[in-house]
Amino acid sequence: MTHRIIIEEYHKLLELYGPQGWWPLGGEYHPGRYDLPQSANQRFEICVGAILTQNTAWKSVEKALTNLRKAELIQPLSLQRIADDNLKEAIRPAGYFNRKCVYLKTFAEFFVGQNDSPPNRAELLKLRGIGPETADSMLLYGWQQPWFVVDTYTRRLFSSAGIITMQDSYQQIQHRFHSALEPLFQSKCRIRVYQEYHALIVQHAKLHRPGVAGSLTQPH
DNA sequence: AGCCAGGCTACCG
DNA sequence: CGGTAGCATGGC
Repeated sequence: MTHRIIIEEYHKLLELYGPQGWWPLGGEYHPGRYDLPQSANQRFEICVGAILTQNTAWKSVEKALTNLRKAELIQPLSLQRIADDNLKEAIRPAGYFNRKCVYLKTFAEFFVGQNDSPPNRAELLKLRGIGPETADSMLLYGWQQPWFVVDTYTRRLFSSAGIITMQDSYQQIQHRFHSALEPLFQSKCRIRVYQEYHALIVQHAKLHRPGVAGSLTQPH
């Protein structure tokens, strides 16, 4: 049963690495805290990071975030009105700066038109530059909504564990995780588990570069 | 010197 | 619908 493997691997990874403290804010992780974000700007920072990290190492994203922070651009209103060239210069270290400039401005405009309540997932997906993983990262870490984040690491690790294949759709894989974990936890706990699980998968993947067999079912 | 990074869009058959 | 080139920079 694939549910059993999903549940077991969560506990193995948690035992291996401990709580990860995602999503990082202000350049730091915060293991054990689940009361973040505490402001609209912190929520916005999570969303900006989610866009910048698309196919990009977090180390590079941190440089871009540092530049944005210095320029006081991690606020929707100021990011919205900064000149494109200045924004591109700030986010240059994170790559794809022409695209990400558009993505960030589009999202900033959306964000200022919102109140604090969580946006609809379908609404996020309509925005240019926001696909399923980015939307779910925003919803899970920014708005505490129960959407499991599926990234390439998740695909890699769990296809090597034999419970999915690389070409399964995002929705398909996400549904596996939802149906495995949903019955076990009440809503508040479920959010934390989704948050920790994805963070643990990324942490594990960082320590086992591609090419290195990283089968979760094998003892190390 | 390459390959890869916490994806997505646009366009192809 | 599934498959893929292009996007850009920096780290290892």
